[in-house]
Amino acid sequence: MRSYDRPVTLAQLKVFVLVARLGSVKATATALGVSEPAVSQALAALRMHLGDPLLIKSGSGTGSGMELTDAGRRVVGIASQMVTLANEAEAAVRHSHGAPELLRVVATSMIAESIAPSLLLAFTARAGKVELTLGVSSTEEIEALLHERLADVALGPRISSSEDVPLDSEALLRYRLVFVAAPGHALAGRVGVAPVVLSAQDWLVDPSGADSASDIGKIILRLQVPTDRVHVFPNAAAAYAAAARGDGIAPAVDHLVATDVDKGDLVRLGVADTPLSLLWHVTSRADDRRPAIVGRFRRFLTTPDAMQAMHRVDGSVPVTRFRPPVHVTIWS
Amino acid sequence: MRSYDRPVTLAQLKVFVLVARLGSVKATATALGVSEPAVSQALAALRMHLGDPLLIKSGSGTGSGMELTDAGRRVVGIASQMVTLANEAEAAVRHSHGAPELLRVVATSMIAESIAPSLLLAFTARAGKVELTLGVSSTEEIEALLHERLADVALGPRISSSEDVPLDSEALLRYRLVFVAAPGHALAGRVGVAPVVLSAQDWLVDPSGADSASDIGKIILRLQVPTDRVHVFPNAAAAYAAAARGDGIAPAVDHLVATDVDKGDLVRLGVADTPLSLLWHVTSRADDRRPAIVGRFRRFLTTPDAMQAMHRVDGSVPVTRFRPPVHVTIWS
DNA sequence: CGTCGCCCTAACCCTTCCCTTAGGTCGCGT
DNA sequence: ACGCGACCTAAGGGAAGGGTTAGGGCGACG
Repeated sequence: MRSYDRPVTLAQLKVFVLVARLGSVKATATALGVSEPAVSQALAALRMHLGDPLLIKSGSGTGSGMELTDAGRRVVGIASQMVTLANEAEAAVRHSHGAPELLRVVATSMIAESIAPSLLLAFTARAGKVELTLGVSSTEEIEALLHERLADVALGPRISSSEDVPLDSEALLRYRLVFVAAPGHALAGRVGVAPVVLSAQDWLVDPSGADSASDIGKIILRLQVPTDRVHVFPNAAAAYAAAARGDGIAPAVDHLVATDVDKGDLVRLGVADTPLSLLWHVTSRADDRRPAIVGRFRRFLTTPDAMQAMHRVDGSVPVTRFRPPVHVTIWS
Repeated sequence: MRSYDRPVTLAQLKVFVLVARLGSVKATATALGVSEPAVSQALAALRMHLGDPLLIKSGSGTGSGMELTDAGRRVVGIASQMVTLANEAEAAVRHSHGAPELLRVVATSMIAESIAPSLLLAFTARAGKVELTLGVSSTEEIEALLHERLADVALGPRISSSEDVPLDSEALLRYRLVFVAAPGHALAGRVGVAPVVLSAQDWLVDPSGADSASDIGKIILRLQVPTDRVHVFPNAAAAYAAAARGDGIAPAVDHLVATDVDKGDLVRLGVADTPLSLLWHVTSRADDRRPAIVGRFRRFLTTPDAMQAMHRVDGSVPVTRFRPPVHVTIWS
């Protein structure tokens, strides 16, 4: 004796999206080549399941149409994505025969912005036909993405192996974390600055500063900086630029700001235990059955080519190869 | 006489994702509380529909498991997103009663990085309980997103009204586009530089430079710069930094690089018709039935508060309000 | 006030999903 | 060689999706 939970159907979502787009049930029916009650019924099923009208008539009468409700506005984007993803899935399978191998890389925002573009570009140049996807995600989610086989390789902090899924985490690059500010900053030139002083400053961070599990996020947390003194920038380069303008202190990867320091736009602060020597790691599942491309990528990371790519400060990519990194959220 | 194309079912995808995650049909069955053939059959249906095994046994026998095929690796991420989106849709509806109003903003990469954060922050501070989403998209896709009611407001270039869906596009901010380079650049100080000279330079652009419909993309196109001389950076700030290092020429928004120019890190180039005076526009559907929040937002844009927010070079937001912008692709 | 356009509901049918139980195949370990 | 674990296949049945035709509000317009 089972309780049947009626699932939302993709056909229903398709209908809903089309009605929202065309603003009319009738137009949707003719567009789909079905009768008009069929569309109406699909809508009714979805409405009942979700418990919201989703679309309501906007002034009945000749020339009237359907208008999204507040809940409908939230759903239509989601539904539209689902419909497209369904098509994508078929296309992915259809084109996977004889297609280049797929390597799904996920990284923290700092890495995705700095070393990942040139690193992945160098790998494609060497490895030949490979399809690469680069995702940006928080540290916590990276672990889950690996566990759930939604990503093949992660670039970021060290990720500990959990009980049932062994992970293979290996040091990738040693970097030095420093605190930088404008030369005219109040703390510039001082040595042995105490944490209590630091916590009273304005902090300029990239998105990983809002990720309490990242290296920078942990430091912000440890210093007990009040949240209203933490300013998040869309990217690390913008945070450094703000620091150069004297807006506050920015935690920075040393070799990425070296030229700015040399030019005198930024100075390193004499905080007690800086520069912190930290490690970026590369992590993947430790299964011996993992795809062959993962092994090739990890071997590539040990080559001089890879080292050179990671130390290039310039993180640019030719326009023909450019694809924007995608923000990945955890898909449960 | 209809041909029944059997659709992929969400239940099937749910099963597939779970099997991929757990690596076992049996474990999935117990996890879902159903019999083990039920899982196997759902898998079989999906396999037949997609024409790929998706998962194959990795060494039959005691303790064996299921392993993703190459096509399966491509599909599992997509399928996982679909399953989660389905849950999200229900949650969205459930929480939409008494929830704050929703305003879906989409912008080009340049705007999303520079003025959008502080602008939207200022709006929330004034408008009270509003839920804001910020998407990044190419110019072409922005138009479609508005037409299809997947976004409420667009910030970017002017978008012309199409035949059946009237759009209301209005000037938002006049800005001056200049070309900048390092002070030591070969073209620095020269006046009236000819286009043919420009096309032989290295160009450092943000993602919108790869969007041939954006202001910057059109310029790159008009100058007929060979593609191997166009270098795309993850964000505009990184492109400016590279220009300051002397790597090439960057098209830039004048008031965003003003401080760098004042400091002498960058110089404006004396190209014939620069500074180009261009406009950013705000666009939304012209329906009088559009959500009330859209009108409120557009009225806000005319206030001094909004003007001030847009001219702040610093594009930071408090950590408590931070949410990363999402890259939006066209959902057909 | 009738008519028209639009959306919804009702009744009915066929197809598909998705569950069950029962039996088959394959490879490993003892 | 046998059992065993794990996956697959076969057959049956209840629930629901998705299609159709027929008919009922409702507001706008002549």
